Amino acid sequence: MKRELSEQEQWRREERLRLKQAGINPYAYHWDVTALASSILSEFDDDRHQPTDDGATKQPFKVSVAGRIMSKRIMGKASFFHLQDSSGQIQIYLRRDDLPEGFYNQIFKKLLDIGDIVGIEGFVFRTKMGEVSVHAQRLELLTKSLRPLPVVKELDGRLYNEVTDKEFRYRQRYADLIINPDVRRVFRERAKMVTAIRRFLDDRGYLEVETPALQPIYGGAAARPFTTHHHSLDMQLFLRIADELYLKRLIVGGYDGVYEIAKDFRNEGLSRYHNPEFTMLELYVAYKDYEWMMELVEEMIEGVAIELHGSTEVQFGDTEISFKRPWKRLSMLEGIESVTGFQIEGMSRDELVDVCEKLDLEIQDSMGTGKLIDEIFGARVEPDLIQPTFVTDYPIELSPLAKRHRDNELLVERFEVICNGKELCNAFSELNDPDDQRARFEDQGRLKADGDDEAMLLDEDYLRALEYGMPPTAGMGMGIDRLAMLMTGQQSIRDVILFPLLRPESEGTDETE
RNA sequence: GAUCCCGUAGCUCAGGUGGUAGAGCAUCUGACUUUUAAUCAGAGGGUCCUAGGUUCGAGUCCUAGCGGGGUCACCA
Repeated sequence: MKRELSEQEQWRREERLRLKQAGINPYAYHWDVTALASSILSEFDDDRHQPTDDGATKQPFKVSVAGRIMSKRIMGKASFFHLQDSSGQIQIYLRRDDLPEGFYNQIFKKLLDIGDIVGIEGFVFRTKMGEVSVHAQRLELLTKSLRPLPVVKELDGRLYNEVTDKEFRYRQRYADLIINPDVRRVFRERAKMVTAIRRFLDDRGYLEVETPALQPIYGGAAARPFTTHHHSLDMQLFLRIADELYLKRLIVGGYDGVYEIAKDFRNEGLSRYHNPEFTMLELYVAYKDYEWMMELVEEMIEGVAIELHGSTEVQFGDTEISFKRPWKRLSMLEGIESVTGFQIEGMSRDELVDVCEKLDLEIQDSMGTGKLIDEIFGARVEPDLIQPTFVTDYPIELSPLAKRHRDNELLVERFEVICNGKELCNAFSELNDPDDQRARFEDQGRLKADGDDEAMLLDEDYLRALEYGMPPTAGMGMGIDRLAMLMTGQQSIRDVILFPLLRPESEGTDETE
């Protein structure tokens, strides 16, 4: 089944044929690049490089560049176009008489288009209009583009015919990246951010490890998993929802600090803040507790902000977020009291239900005291926490893997970092008493039996590991995508994931070639 | 899952109360040897998301569906 080609696509195929007939391979093998657009712009020096009227130069600035033709301005026997490479754009100046006989009129003007990838050799100069450009002495087609590229024009920083169709941008990210420099910036910054985090952790001697993504028992978070099947073992497997239980096995094994930056998979709805596969950093450090972990997290994220922005202050939409240490700390119960006025510590379930009703919150019969407290906090307190804030000391029912609070047995030693009203980080002093852990798993089992499909499974092997003895340990998980949103100023998680999940395209459109 | 908005040329979009489609850019032909949203003259290009329905007649109205976006729910 063939898609019908548009007029422009037919033209481009025709041009490709004519190029072949002229002895030009529309898919060349290589090109030696000696300069990037951005380096040419920064290194050009008018005094040394600019030719005088008679063509002489103190020191010719010869370059060989390669990239995509992004515009074309033909003016008779001379032309200008912009070439885009990985670093940006540079203008190319082309004259008929500088090129082999017939090349300019027959090949360049007729058979090359916006979107084609070419190699250019020439010298750098500044035009009358003041733009640093490459005066081409040789031009070679490297790849013919058969599909017309949306043409985005720009004047004084304003974009014209900008492609705003999100569906186009997400489905054809390759085209989005070509035409939208800001998208390229976002993913560069994301990579830089991850590199900075990795270096921070490596410098402290923590070991980067890899743990299974295919797990016979999923664990480490409360979420619905994706299920799959291994044929030769005839075994049901789950895609991991977290790395936690494997990483803590490694602390049992004797490493002092381990971390993993990996994809987790959760079978949940999609939103600006949720993609079914997302990237998580998890870190576990022996002999430490959650207080210590708070300091590490602030230091790490403050460092990332400085590395990316040269400042602890980061603009996000209309608000400025300050990652400057130390961050505000607020216990969950304090937060609820200060916002709602209710002092809920020690309240029975019925009393909490009463509070929820007074606060006009929707609740379900299945919610226990922990869930009710979480509901109040999530609805009334969390959305207003814009600046990064450590929310500490959660109800024990919500945290089956966290250690009981040293001063209050109804709570656990746990914190979340809330920033811009969203969870960014979750951490605790890790529960390492295998009997307590078993009891917590069993509580989860009861929730599961009552229909909570996010309750955790009992993991016997993990309990076996704890029985060997796990040192006191601080653990932390951080959503890399959400941090990337904050650090790059994106309002949707889809704008920091190169290929976000979308429904398949309907039949008959496009990819059925 | 609920609800609202959107889906017209390769791209961005316009098409009051229904009369089988327009602009700019891109494309094609021509002019132009320092232009830059290049300019000038001419030309071609559309299953108006899909399927039904109402109507003499539907891009426009109705129903259902598909896809995208927003909000809510879900999501420790």
